Amino acid sequence: MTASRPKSVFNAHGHDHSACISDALTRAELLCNEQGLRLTAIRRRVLELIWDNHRPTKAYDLLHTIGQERGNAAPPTVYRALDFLLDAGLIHKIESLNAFIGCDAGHGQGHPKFLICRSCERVAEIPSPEVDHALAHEAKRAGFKIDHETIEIGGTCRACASEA
Amino acid sequence: MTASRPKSVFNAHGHDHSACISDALTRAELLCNEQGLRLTAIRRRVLELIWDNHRPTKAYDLLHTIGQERGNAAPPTVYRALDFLLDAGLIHKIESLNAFIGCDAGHGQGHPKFLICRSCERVAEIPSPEVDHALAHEAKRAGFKIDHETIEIGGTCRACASEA
DNA sequence: TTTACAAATGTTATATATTAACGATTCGGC
DNA sequence: GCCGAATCGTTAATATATAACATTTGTAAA
Repeated sequence: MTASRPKSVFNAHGHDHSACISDALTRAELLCNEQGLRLTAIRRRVLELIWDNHRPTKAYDLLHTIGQERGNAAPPTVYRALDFLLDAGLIHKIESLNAFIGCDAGHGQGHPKFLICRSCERVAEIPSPEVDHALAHEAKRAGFKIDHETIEIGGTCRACASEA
Repeated sequence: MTASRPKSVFNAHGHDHSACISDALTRAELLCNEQGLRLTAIRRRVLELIWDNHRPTKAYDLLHTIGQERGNAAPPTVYRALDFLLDAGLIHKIESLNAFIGCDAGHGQGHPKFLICRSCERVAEIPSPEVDHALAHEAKRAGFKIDHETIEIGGTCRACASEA
C-alpha cells in the first residue's frame, strides 16, 4: 500500500511498480490462507509474472519463461496454475486477447470491466455500478439470468492520446 | 421482413428461420453493392452457414462443411471469409466462445451487446442505450477514447429457465 | 483487347491455445 | 509412518489462428 501507486495504470510512468507486485502477492497469500488454498511455487511465480507489468500476459509467454527457469514446463504446467488463479479470483482472463491480467479488485462488488488501450497495451480494471445496473435492467427486461459478464472496452487511453 | 420473425431468438420455436437467412443474405448483398465490396461465392456461403441457426458458429465447423462441399478448404479459406464479413459488419465474433454470429443490426446505433444462454446456446444481440451511456460516461471520466466494445453476458434465457 | 495491377483464392507450413490421460510425487490429516 | 487427495511431470492430441508464397481471377486503364 504505497503512496506511489498510480490512480490509473494508464498514468503509470515511473510509479513504484514493485509495490504493485508485492501488494498483489501479499494479497494472494492472505486470500489463500483464509480459504485454505495452496499458493505453491509455480502458482506464485505465475502470478508474479502476470503482475510483472500492467499488460495482459499470454499463456505461452509464461510457458517460455517458466520453461527457461525450471528447465522444463509443458502447457499443463501453466494452464493448471492459471486455472487455479482464475478460480481463486486472483487473475482475470481477457477474452478478446486470450491473455491474463492480475485482479486488482478494482471491480469492487460488481462484475469486472476492463479498459484496454491498444496503443500502450495497458489494461485498467474499472468499477461501474452504473453499467452493472444498466445490464441488470436489460437482463431483467429479457427474463435473462446473468451468470457471467465479459466487458472489455478497447480504445486509446488519455496518456497515449496526448502523446499522439 | 417476415411477420413470423421472432421478437427474441430465445423464443424462436418454430419461427420461419428461412426468412432470417434470406433477409440476412439480401441485406449483405445490398450493403456490398452500396460499398463496392465483393460478396464472392465463398463469402456468401460462409455467411449463409453462420445464419443457419441462432447459435454461434465455430471456424472449424465452417471449415469442415466448406471442405466437404468444395472438396478442398484450408483454414485461410475460412478465416479470410470471416475477416471480410467482420470488416463489413455482417457478422460479429463472440470472443468468449471463439465463434461467430450473424449481425442482425439489433444493436441499433450503439456497440453490439450479446446475451448468451449457456443452456440452449442461443445468442441474442440487444440494444441498450442505457449501457452505452454508462460506458461512455466511465470512459469520459478516465479520458479513454472507445474504439470497440466486447460485451458478452452469459447466463440462462427465460425459455430455458422455465423448462428447468 | 490486351496488358497490367489489385484482389481473391489455393496451398503448405507453422504458431498459438487448450485439454485429455495417466503416472509419479508430495502434502496434510489420521 | 500410512493413506487419500492434491499437485505436478509427461506425452499426446485437439482446437484456434496466422504467415508466406504461388496461382488465379476480376477490373480498369492503355
